[in-house]
Amino acid sequence: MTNLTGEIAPIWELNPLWETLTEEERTRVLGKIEIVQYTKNEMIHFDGEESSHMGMLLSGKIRIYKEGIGQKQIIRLLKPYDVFGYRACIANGPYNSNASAFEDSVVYRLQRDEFVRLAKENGAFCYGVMRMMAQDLAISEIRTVNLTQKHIRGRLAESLLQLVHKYGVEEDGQTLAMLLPREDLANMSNMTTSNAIRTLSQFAQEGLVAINGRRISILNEKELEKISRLG
Amino acid sequence: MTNLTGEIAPIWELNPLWETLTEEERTRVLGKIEIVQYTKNEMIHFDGEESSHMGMLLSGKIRIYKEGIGQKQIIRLLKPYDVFGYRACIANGPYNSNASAFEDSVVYRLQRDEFVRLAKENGAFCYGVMRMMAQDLAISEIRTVNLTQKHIRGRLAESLLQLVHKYGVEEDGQTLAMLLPREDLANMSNMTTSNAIRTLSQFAQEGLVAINGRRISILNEKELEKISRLG
DNA sequence: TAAAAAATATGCTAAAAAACATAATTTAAT
DNA sequence: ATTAAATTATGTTTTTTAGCATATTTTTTA
Repeated sequence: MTNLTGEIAPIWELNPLWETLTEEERTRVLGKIEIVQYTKNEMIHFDGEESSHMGMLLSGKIRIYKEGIGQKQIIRLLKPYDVFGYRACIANGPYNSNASAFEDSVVYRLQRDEFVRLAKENGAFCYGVMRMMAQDLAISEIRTVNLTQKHIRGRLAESLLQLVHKYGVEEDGQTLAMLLPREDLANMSNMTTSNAIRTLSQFAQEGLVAINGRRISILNEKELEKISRLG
Repeated sequence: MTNLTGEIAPIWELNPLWETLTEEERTRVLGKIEIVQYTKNEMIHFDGEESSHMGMLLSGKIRIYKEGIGQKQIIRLLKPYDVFGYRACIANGPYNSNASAFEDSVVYRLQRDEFVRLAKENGAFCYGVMRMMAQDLAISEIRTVNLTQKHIRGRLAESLLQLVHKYGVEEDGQTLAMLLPREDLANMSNMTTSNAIRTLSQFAQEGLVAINGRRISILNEKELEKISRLG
């Protein structure tokens, strides 16, 4: 972790979360934000550790995950301008998951007390944070059902589609813009790494995807959606 | 569903959520609350249906669940004074789960617009709702890992312990105060009904619990905790 | 109260997924 | 560039869980 110095970009142009801040709050917050850089695979925060900051990803990619019984469970992946760690700040307690940099990443972070102060003094901001949390809660509950009730193929298909929607595809219109190791794909999909490898191979044999090392191309999105839907 | 008439109890004495309401808001809300009664197994709201009210359970028990692939997934069980449906109201969208009365139940309910108005006009109330949601989100994420990574015995043990903590035990200090059909126990624990029956029998044979029809007594909580912890 | 329906108990079989093993390939480090 | 380490690929075995069948018990309904 390295602290960087420099101009802070106007965050309200990057994520609508900050739009409700008053002029005064904007000035104050800009003065409080720290720029922090993390290198590939560096830990950002730990499950159980008392929350100190909420963060907004500026560049790079981050994984949020929990350690299960011998296996990690990726809860969500972040792309630039996504925020994280805000739930723990609001709960005024520990983080309930780990965060680590998937690749070299730059984060704007804001101390917990500052964030909480905004939520307490600015009703519109508070309401916005709450709506975001309502969204996250809905996603989490849907996710639980997906991960527990779908079979391996359905879970993997769903993860692939999530990656398409989260990070998009390259110019060819089908190659995932996110080069994810099979282990992470497994940790997203609640399966062992070998099963992620095996099942992805099967998808390739069936012509649903094309594999070129870590580069995965989605050839038949419709069929993957069907596999995901039917479990 | 039956609408009842009568006095509304001062809700701020029943759940601290309402403590932050001003005198004016208290009067207004009391005038807006409806008393509704549901009979055993009656549906209260449906997944996907546009949210119209948030509710607070007055008496009885309620299950919140999602329909999975051929199997239900109980997300949480409610006891008196628990609130529900508030997430969908805040998101200003559909409920993302079903709610049904586990036994005859009485609910105080408040229209979505009224609830949202409170959250928008009263910052302290908004902050309280948000903290509750932060709690629910943490629980949901922990739950996902538990349900996906623990084995059957671990999941069942955990559900039993949850029931102890949620509804407590009878005077003998060990019989669950909640008489839950095996099917619901299965739906809480992400397993088939036969596996819930079978595994519970095993626990009985091992002396961890005693079964008397639907009455389940916890004989060795320590060991159940161990089974739950180790998966 | 009797009959029907639902829930529970238990055994057996089939399917799904994990665990293990080993080789090939790719990536990272020296 | 070469070696070492990590990742990916694929096959086999074992464990776990679901699915099905049937008997018994309990609960509900007429």
